[in-house]
Amino acid sequence: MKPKGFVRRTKQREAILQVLRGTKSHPTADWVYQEVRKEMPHVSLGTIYRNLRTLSEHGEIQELAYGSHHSRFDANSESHYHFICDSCGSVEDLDMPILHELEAKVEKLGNYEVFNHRLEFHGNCADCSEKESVQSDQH
Amino acid sequence: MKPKGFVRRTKQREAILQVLRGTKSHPTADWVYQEVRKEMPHVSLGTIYRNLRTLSEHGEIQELAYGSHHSRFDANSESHYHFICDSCGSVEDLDMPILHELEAKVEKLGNYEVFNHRLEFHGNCADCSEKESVQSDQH
DNA sequence: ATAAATGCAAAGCATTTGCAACCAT
DNA sequence: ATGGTTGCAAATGCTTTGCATTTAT
Repeated sequence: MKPKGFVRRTKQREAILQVLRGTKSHPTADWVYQEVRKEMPHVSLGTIYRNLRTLSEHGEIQELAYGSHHSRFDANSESHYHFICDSCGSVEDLDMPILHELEAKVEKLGNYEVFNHRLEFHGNCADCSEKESVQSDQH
Repeated sequence: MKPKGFVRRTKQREAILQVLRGTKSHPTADWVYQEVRKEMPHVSLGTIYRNLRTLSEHGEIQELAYGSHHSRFDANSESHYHFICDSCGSVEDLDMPILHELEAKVEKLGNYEVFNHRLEFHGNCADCSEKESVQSDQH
């Protein structure tokens, strides 16, 4: 029996992977689209998006989410770290010291001027990890 | 002479700040909108967005950008950190070890299950910091 | 043969913006 | 009086999706 959610090897998907592997520039979906289009003029942007999603869900590539499609706002403007629950989406402040020394370390890695950094932890919050353990009890 | 970009104190802006200061939940713009609307039914969503931006530009609040309004993709699916140039938007991989021990630290802070973390550094890349120093030479 | 993947175009949705009226300074 | 700010509505821009068709297995 074939596994459900089997992933086919299509020329569009191969082309996308090849474009991505051929650059160090962490491109946007649209840039990938333009590149793939050079070899495959009829490829559609929808296909690019669908494949980028599939590939990152399968751990073959990594998505770096930027921008602000659903920003959240924090009245505490002091620098601090956050915990994000991947299950329910809640965001909590973390009471831990800022690792200023990391910025100096990064500046030594290259010719960077580092102004600040963002550190956030992902996982399950107290509520959600409790719910999951209850669910597995019910088996 | 009044400073350019002077920020007025309007009742809309005050209401937004008050809503934000009255919660620990890191709300979305729309949640803020719904809350402010309870006291000020004619406030517009545009005003909420404009003020949230102004306030965070002035360092009174903090914006936490989530989602994927312009995602970037990385063929390197191994966990690694990034440097983002705030001036030109370029993204570079950083060659530094993953700080796994931080996740254990966070788990001790509360009842969290931490699966992974995201750490990125912001500043000026080599090119952009060079351009800026050239500009200031021209004064 | 079958279900995954595609191209195309339309829809979704958070966010931004143009503009005339308004109001804090 | 001045120009920052507002409400309203239309627009923007990245991303997603419905559907008929194609294609990898």
